[in-house]
Amino acid sequence: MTQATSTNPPPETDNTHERLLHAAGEVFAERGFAAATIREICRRAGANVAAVNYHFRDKEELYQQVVQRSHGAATGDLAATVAATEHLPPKAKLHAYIHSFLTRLLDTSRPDWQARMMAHEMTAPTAALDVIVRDSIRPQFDRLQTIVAEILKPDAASPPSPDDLRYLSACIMGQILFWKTSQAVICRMYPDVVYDPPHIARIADYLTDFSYSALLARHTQNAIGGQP
Amino acid sequence: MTQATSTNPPPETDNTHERLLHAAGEVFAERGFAAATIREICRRAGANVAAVNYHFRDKEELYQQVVQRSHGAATGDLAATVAATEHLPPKAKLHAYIHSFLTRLLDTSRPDWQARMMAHEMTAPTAALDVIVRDSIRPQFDRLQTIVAEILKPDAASPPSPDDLRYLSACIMGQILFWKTSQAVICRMYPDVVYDPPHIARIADYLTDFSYSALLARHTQNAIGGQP
DNA sequence: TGACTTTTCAATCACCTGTTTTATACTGTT
DNA sequence: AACAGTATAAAACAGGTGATTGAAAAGTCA
Repeated sequence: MTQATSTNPPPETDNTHERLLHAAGEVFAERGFAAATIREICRRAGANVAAVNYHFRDKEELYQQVVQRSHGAATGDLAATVAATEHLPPKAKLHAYIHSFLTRLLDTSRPDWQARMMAHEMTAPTAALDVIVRDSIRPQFDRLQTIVAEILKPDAASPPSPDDLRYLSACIMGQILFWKTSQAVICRMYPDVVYDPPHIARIADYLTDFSYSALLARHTQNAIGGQP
Repeated sequence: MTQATSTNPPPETDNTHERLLHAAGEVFAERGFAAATIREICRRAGANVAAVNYHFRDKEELYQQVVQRSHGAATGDLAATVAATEHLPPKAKLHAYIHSFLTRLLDTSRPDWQARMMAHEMTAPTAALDVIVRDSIRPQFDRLQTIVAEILKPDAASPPSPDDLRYLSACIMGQILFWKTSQAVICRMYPDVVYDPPHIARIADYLTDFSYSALLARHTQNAIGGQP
């Protein structure tokens, strides 16, 4: 590790516009919009302080563009995953979804602008959040609802209402996001927890079993009856 | 609603120290530590700008004290809930835990310093987070693990390992926190969602059924065998 | 070449930040 | 009455903020 702050191949391009976007992604992710300073962004980008106000109108505009850019990749990921898992049985589809999501969320070897900036957006939403929801979160959540609907499909007797689908999917989504949103707490409560691929896989297995069982129970419960 | 910003009985005490703590709680919750300004805190408290640096050493010290104070209440809530539900059957205990937690998290008529400040701590941890984890989060999570263990108890054949308890409890905790941590997104995706007591109760019902089914499935699965 | 546009840079602006200083009241004690 | 301790207030401080300026530099194309 020769470079501490950079998460990605450092762009040695002579394109200042590009270097600014990259540096801004890092700084905004680390500090949030308010605490990030134009001066630090320009310093990391090796540009003059005035560069941001020249290439982008102001700090706000730069932020918007960084957010939008960091989402193109995620959306592409979703499309690829959907295509690659369409032939799998429902439970495998759910597992693939969870594992892929968790990896994108937790894998420390990836640039995590999106996740960290979204965390900031969550506590202090800006106009960028509307774009994120439309282009990234909603498609992601819709995909999950599709998988849940497919798992519940055999139960033709009592098909899930749209509300059911939403709430059940929310239960699963919550379990996934938990490992990211509560990361700071988890690390303090259980210092032995590390987010390497094997452990991420283990979490994915737990979540899949837990959620799939809960979904299946909707059938057996209706068919057999409750339990003490 | 004559006062828009205040979430609690406005402290008209002549105790400046107290009024500062109250105002600081509001502002830190709204803006986070970095974006909050001493001037706004003092303005809301009706005090001079120098008051913070006189009564507390500096902004940091004020923040620490606000965090620590806002946690006494939460800890008390937990003890009361535990005592009040100790006689209930396991599923009811789980439901009470979830519903109480959700209410404290989402009910907008309550002061929500704790939840909002924790959200800020999550994205930008300070020394205060260690205190929060020790005094509030860990007891809360331990209580959940106790309930989960009780639900799994009948299954003497394959008792849950400590790891199992942790992961299963994490699944439930994630579902609960989701409704708070993703609040900004949920409101944008489903504008009809409102966090009034009836809806909170409905969410609690969903979560309880979902999680209880998943926990029960650990028995039946072991006893009967998997399903297609 | 020379005129033109695009990009970079240092200097500067007005503003806001947390903090300190100084001065002025208001206690309670001796 | 004189004193010490506490609390509040206004003003000022040093530093950092985003944004602007005008000129120099680099690039572009005739």
